[in-house]
Amino acid sequence: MTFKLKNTIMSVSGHGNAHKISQNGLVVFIMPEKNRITIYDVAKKAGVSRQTVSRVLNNRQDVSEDTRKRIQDIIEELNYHPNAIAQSLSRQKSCLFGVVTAGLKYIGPSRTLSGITSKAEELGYGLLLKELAQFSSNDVQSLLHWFQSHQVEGIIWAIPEVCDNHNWLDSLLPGLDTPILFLSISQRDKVQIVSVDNYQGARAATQLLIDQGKKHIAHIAGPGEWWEAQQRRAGWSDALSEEGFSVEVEMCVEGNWSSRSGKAAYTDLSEQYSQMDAVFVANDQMALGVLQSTAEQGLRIPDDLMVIGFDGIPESEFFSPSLTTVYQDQNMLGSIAVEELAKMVENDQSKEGNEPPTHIILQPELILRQSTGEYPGRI
Amino acid sequence: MTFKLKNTIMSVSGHGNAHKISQNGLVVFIMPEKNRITIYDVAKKAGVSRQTVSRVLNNRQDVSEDTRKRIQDIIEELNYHPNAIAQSLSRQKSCLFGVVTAGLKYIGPSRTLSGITSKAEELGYGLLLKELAQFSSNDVQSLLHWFQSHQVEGIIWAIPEVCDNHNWLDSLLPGLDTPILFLSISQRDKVQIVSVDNYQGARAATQLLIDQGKKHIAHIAGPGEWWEAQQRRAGWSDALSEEGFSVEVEMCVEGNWSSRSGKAAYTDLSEQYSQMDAVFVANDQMALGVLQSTAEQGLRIPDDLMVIGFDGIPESEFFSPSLTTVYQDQNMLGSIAVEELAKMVENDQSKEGNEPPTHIILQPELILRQSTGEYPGRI
DNA sequence: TTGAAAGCGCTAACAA
DNA sequence: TTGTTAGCGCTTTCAA
Repeated sequence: MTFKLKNTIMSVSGHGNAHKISQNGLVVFIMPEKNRITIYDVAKKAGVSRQTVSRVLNNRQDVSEDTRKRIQDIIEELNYHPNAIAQSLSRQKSCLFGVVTAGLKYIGPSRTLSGITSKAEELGYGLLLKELAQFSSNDVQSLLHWFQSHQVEGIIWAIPEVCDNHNWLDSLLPGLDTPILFLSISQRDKVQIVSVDNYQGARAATQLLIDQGKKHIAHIAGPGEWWEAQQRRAGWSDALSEEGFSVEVEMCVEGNWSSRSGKAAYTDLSEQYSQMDAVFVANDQMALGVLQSTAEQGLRIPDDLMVIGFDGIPESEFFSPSLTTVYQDQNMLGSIAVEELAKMVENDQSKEGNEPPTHIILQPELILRQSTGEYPGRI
Repeated sequence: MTFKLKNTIMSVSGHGNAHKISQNGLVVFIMPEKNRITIYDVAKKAGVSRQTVSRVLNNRQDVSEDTRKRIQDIIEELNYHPNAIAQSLSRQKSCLFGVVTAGLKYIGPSRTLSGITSKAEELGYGLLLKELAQFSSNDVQSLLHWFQSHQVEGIIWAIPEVCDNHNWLDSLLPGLDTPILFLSISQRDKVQIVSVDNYQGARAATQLLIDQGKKHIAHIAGPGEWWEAQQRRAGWSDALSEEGFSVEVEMCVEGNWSSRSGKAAYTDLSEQYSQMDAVFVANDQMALGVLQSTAEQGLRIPDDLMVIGFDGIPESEFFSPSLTTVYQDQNMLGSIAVEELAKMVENDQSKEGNEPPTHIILQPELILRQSTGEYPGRI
């Protein structure tokens, strides 16, 4: 039962989305495009004003129990659900966070995202997600504008620091009135950061190899442009130096985080640093490449070579041999990020004495397995 | 320079968010909470009406070049960006898709999500993301309502079919007026689905083992409640039967997708099915567990035991030995899902002869590596 | 080519 | 306790 009169339909009532009247006075009923019930429909059916319905929706106390009950029943009956878009516009508040990530196909970023989603759910925030195709975006500005135009209450920038891909911070941040929090980037003033202590993790790993009596400890690093890779390399280097070992260029080769690059890096190392008796690898995937290579050569691990990875992916326990690694809780990273951002939002609203930004640094944990000896466990 | 007069502030102009006047006539300036520029500010500054600005924003042709240029300059100057929330409300169109996922900490779901984000970006859709804590939600209804209230134009339900966690489809789908598309679930009427051919993938893997001359081909299955696990198991079972092998219960053990469970399953198998000379494992992680176990036992692969995995995670190439596996392109899965959903949305708007739902099935690809012999490559 | 008026669905402020 | 009015920031008629 749908009528259509070309160009002669005129709205007669601002609401009640099923009634229309044609210009010549003929009343026509048009079925609503989408039968979305509005607050007006509820009000009409209950014989009250939209305000009263709104009060019920928002659990206000200034509604008589009778009315409340009646309206609630009608809401139920009509299966009415308030339009969140309209609420956002009216309340000037969206209950949405924006999240920028990259490299979701890798295990790290997706674990972090998982921590973000669960904590956001817990705190009642929805999530608007953007994934960058590369780690550095050529158009940060329009991304920020997109989030702002969608009225997000806060932004989590979950992009690792690579080269100068965070340099926009200096120019763009001052003009940004939306709270924003960064993951896994280097210390900066006036910026809220949550990160993992890559440096200490790397130091602990290297120290373990030293303590195990190894004298020629190599490093397979992540890409030199990555801040996290730099930190891990520095941890390795400093631990060696402080124990009186000299650190030479041939003791370190860079990979690109992939197993293939790890394998290639190991091949290079075994040529250029043949005394090597241990290697600290900047992530577990690359360490897997090392293990494949040593298996092919028939090297015994840990006797001929000790290996330590970084990240603590679940699979590392089932490598052959099982891999000692520096575990970082990336899920927790995301979870804490949301908590902190929520605090920032609240602080921002009660405009008094804005708390200074903090830098939260999570400590990773060394997991001992076969690739460094016979004493599995955690330090 | 912020003044506050308790309860005496009254708005005098509907817009221009910095000017207010107190009831006693005293003019007071209040700094805007957030200095969001509105279309009104642009219009005022340009000396035109808001509509004209709106026309420029929407690239309408009925604006004189002069006016357009002037307004564009002012937009630039004021750094104005339209409020997407207000646009959504007014246009009754959000350009947003809702995505439901689960198990983001696993590599599969996050690869799919990555495919979704990139295609959505390409097609101009934003993404509202929800991750379920478990694979079956106790409250699908309110999740759908949440998406609807946020006016998403379509929904991607990227949750694997486990037990009867999609049974709500029958009761809830008829009342849902938002296009929705499902990933990786079994064939159903009136439902748009994109999935991978797990059955054929498993058949191909099993057939390869048969072709290699293996006579005792076991299976480590995924959890029996998972549809995908059932399909892979059926493919294994059917391939064997059709080649004249009998399929006995002791030839198959279930795991829970984790490496640990894979290792345990392999232990069980080697006890209860000692003739076993090959095993098809339902995912690569579990296969990794098998490889660790065989390494510990000193079994030679592929001579003593051939192993095939499923998924084709990047690491599988660097297992020891490298793992033959059934590769499924989960990124593509997500990407196609978005494409299809976008089509559904367009079809839905031009309300004529709604296309019937289709079921798109992607074919996986067998990748040959050391764990099944000496001939690496792809089939 | 432009502007006025009404409306998207809701809430806040006020009056009754 | 309830209703009225005016907004949130934008778009869509329609009239000028």
